[in-house]
Amino acid sequence: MAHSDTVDRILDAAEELFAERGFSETSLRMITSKAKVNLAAVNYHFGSKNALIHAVFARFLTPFSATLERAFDDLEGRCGGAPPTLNQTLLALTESAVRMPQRNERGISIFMRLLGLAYTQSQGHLRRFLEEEYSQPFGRFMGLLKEATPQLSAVDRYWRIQFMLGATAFTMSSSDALQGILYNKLGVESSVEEIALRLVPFLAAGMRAEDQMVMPASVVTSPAG
Amino acid sequence: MAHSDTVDRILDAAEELFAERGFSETSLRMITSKAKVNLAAVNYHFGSKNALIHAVFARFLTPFSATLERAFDDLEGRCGGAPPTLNQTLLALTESAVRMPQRNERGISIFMRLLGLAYTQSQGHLRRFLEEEYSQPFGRFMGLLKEATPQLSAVDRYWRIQFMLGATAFTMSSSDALQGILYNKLGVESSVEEIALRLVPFLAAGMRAEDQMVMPASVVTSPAG
DNA sequence: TGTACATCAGTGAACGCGCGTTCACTGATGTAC
DNA sequence: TGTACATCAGTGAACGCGCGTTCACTGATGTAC
Repeated sequence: MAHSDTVDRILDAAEELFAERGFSETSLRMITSKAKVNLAAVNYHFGSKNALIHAVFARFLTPFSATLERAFDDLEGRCGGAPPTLNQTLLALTESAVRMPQRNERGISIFMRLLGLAYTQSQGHLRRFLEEEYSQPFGRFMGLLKEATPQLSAVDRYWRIQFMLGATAFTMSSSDALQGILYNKLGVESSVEEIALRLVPFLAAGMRAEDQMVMPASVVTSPAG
Repeated sequence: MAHSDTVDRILDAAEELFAERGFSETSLRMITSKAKVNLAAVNYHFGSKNALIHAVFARFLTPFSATLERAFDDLEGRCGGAPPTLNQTLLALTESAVRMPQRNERGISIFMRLLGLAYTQSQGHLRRFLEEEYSQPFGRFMGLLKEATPQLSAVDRYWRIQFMLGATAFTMSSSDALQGILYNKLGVESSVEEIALRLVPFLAAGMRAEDQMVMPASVVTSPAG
């Protein structure tokens, strides 16, 4: 898979179309006609549609995970041995995402949307690919979260991390649509950067919530099974 | 579309397969063979695959929205004029979902998963259908949220509601997988009811977060475009 | 009570279509001697 | 410098397949007279 103009044009077109429509709703014919490239070129350069999906993710995730590792190194250096706080950890992640060098002004929105799709549309092969390739920075982020929330039980922490991932993945993967709705309703313009920074206090507060669950008797005593 | 055994069998099979695999990854041949029914029966009874998707949603959303309206009536009655609190509002929603009479023990998980898919896979026709049919209870829920969070600006409230919906839709739509991962990691069994009740304090704390956004200068001054 | 007709759930087979993939081929460039 | 061969990006056309949908048909039940 040596680099040629054709390879980049295919990756650019695929990235945009996947972000707009999802993976299975985007055909190779759409991609190659947008890229102004022969239909057979995808299989020639990448081997299969699934391999093209992996290549699209690798192109932005590989530099992103390097940026993120550096941000975590930097944060741990600044904290000098003490564990970084929850807000610091979340901000390091957010800033890394927002500051990633982008190919164009829509880059960050596409990047976020693809991450969201990876989580919600994951088709087995993609989940496996991402786990194999990027478990290192992901595991490090999880470790930092654990150190930043020592008051939580492992089970509480697990579920709250899922809630955080969900809020982020969902909002970011629909960010264009949600910005449009907000503009129609309130006439307010917004940016992906702004959404990302609004997420941080929301997520941090959720992680720190002290409320005990109120378990209504009806729920405890009447499981459906 | 008069009711016959065939109609119910198709709806049961479609509901389960949609929840497992999503809409476009589930073919009519899968549905009709699982339902032990002729392929042409779907188009005979429902008219099209899209109309079948609508019927699957209507079958559980119509009774759910009735239950929800009653729960809100009840809550407003108990509060006697004062606006219900955020926790009360979220609990009314959660309890309505959890207490919905289910066809079988997996019912609630399927119900949640379909709601999550409706949000994340929405294909235009489904979004339009849901907006037309169920805007009333949805709008009422939004109104209650507004009264319960008078301290938030309209823009803050808008984004935080999206974060809540995202955390809920995402977690619920992957609840089976997430419960499995938790069991493998920590040996802990869990239920959809429990997840739903863990969500409430997380979301309520996020909605109430007072932190101001920390806008790093680098982000404010270096938009990509 | 008997006959003719209408209605309707359900069926088997085929339709056309778009899909990812494959294959034989071209033409430009590089390399060996 | 010239010739023969190898490599490789790219192409045009076709492949087989599974998809949603359609259509002519069956057979049971209900209704009118």
